[in-house]
Amino acid sequence: MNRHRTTIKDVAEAAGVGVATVSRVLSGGSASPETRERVLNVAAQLDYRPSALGRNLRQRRSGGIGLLLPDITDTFYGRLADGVLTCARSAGEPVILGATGDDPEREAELIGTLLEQGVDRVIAVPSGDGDGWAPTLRAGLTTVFAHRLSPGHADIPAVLADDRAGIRTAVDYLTGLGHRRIAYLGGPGQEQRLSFFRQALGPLVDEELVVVARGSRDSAYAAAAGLFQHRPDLTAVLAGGNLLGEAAVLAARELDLRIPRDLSLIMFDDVPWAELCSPPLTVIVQPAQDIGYRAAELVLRGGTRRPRGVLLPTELIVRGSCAARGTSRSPR
Amino acid sequence: MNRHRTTIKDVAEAAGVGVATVSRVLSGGSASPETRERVLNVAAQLDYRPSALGRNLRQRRSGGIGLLLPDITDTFYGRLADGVLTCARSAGEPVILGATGDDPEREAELIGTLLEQGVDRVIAVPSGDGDGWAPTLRAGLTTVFAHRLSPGHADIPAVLADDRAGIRTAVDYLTGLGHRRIAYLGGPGQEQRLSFFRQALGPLVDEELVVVARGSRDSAYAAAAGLFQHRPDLTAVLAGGNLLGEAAVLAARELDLRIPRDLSLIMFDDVPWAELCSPPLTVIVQPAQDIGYRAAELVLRGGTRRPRGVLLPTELIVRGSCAARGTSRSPR
DNA sequence: CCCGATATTGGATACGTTTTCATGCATCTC
DNA sequence: GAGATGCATGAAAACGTATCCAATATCGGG
Repeated sequence: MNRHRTTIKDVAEAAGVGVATVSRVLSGGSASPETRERVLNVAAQLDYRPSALGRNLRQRRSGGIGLLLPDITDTFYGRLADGVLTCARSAGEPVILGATGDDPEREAELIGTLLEQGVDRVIAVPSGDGDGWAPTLRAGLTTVFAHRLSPGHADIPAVLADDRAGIRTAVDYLTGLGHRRIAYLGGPGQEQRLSFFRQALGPLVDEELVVVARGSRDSAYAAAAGLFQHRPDLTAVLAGGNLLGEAAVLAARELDLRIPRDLSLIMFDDVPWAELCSPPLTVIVQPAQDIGYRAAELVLRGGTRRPRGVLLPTELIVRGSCAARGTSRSPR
Repeated sequence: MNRHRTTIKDVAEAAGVGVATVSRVLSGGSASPETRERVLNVAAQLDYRPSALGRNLRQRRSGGIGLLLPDITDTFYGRLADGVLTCARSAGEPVILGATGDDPEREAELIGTLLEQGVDRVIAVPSGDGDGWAPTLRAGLTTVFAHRLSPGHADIPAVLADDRAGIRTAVDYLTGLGHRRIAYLGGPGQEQRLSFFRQALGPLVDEELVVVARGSRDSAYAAAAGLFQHRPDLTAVLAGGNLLGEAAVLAARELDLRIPRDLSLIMFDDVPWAELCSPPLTVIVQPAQDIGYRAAELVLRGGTRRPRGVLLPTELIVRGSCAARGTSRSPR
């Protein structure tokens, strides 16, 4: 028995050529048709697979692309990851996954691991205020942001959903239904969205109705419950993510607020259960999978600095969680 | 400016020692206290990070652990992945993620990529009948199965939820409520569960009420709808996964079957929306995250062949999706 | 005080690949 | 026909690390 992965040297020997020639043939370099065929045959027969280890060391970079997400448990990020995987697979590139928990420190740590591994391409949903990214970029790795962009780094290509339009149509829809006191329930890293919200709401904006939770479910629930208790006069809420939406539904139920009679709800991100909920939730669809796929495309193209980013359309799907305000809220 | 990652050689030079010594110090070998400190200082000052590329090539294996899941979009697998990530992070090991789509061919392809990368440790939810795993194991990589085991490979350690007990309590609960015609709605790779189901049901088993869907949502829905239409006499259904449960709820709603009045439903796997559903779903909890974490532990320990596997407890959470059968089903 | 044992150290090698460079050969140009 | 040009090819040099091995220094016992 042979405890020995077949190497390029074996192939060269068996084919009666030099290793350089084998390497060239296998990576599409120039070679005479006859030698090419011979090498290819021998390689196939020996079931030779070039070792990424050797190649990586030589080129001082491991192939593969790093994927940094706040929370792989969140279906939105799950779908985003799926998009990345799909694209990466078609390029034969492995994907290294890391969960940042929206914590810049953990994010930095993960980036460190990636660099150590020689990964030089990264797709990330940046957490924190983005200070941590400066050294990373200086280290020379191709970065694409997804879903969010980092305040300080407008120069990095980003793939985003058109939140501005999404929020605008959602807010218009709600005001059209007569709502005036509309709350926004946000998560970490949504400064962008907050400003869009304020912008869309115009003079109606009430800063007390804009709350942000940290990443966890508990935090989201606490924020929602606190909001509903503190301001019983609000009539509609826009939840900036499926976790927040979930929390809002839960909190509303707990406080005996009926949706949509007492409270209208629009949630960012269409998830399967939005339809199963009662009432079915009106949502702003974000093309999570596409975001991931496009980001992967961008990061794979890499070299060309051209594409400053991509903006993907959002869509409002009206289901049953919003009602006209005429139906007055039941007194406590 | 210096376009040059600092290498072990730089450190050695700056510390006035040989590279071998630096390597030893950094990997915990023996060295005199004074040199150790000096090297450590210099390394810290130069911000030296050993390149995984060089190390990997030298040891002919890349660190890192491969994670092969059917579908990262499925929250269950999302949570499982989260468990793996948590454990891997504490060990400083990167995780390479691949989505098999429950397709043995894609699975084999992904394994190929992993081998090429020098990955020698893999956690997988095996798809297909497991034939594809024979060559993989011969290639000498440490494998741990999670969530399912592969029919042909009882020798590979596996981390499983105690499906047998879970199904038994669920079935007992349903029969206790008076149900006699109980269906099982399964997904791919659930032969094990099917036999547990038959076993738990005993003489009541009706093969026509046992259907399996492929992995996709559409397939799940089709299977559920087909089952409900074809056998309107069934009174309870056990869904073998949250995707199947979702499909069951959807199909029931579409066919105007009220849960739980017309149809009792128990779903495998507790997901956040189970509580938001109306009625809230009675579920069998599987510790998805733990499964991942334990699997990672096992694969990291690696060498010791000792642990044949782990069986984690399941739990029945009773909510509102099951009713006693006395309430006769409304005539069509 | 000397010898053997032990601890510490650095030089050299190998890991498998890509890429540079020089060589040989054939074809082309004037 | 001689020089120039191009192509296919293989030898060799990296890439950054871990480890083998020999050499040196330190120590204890006799």
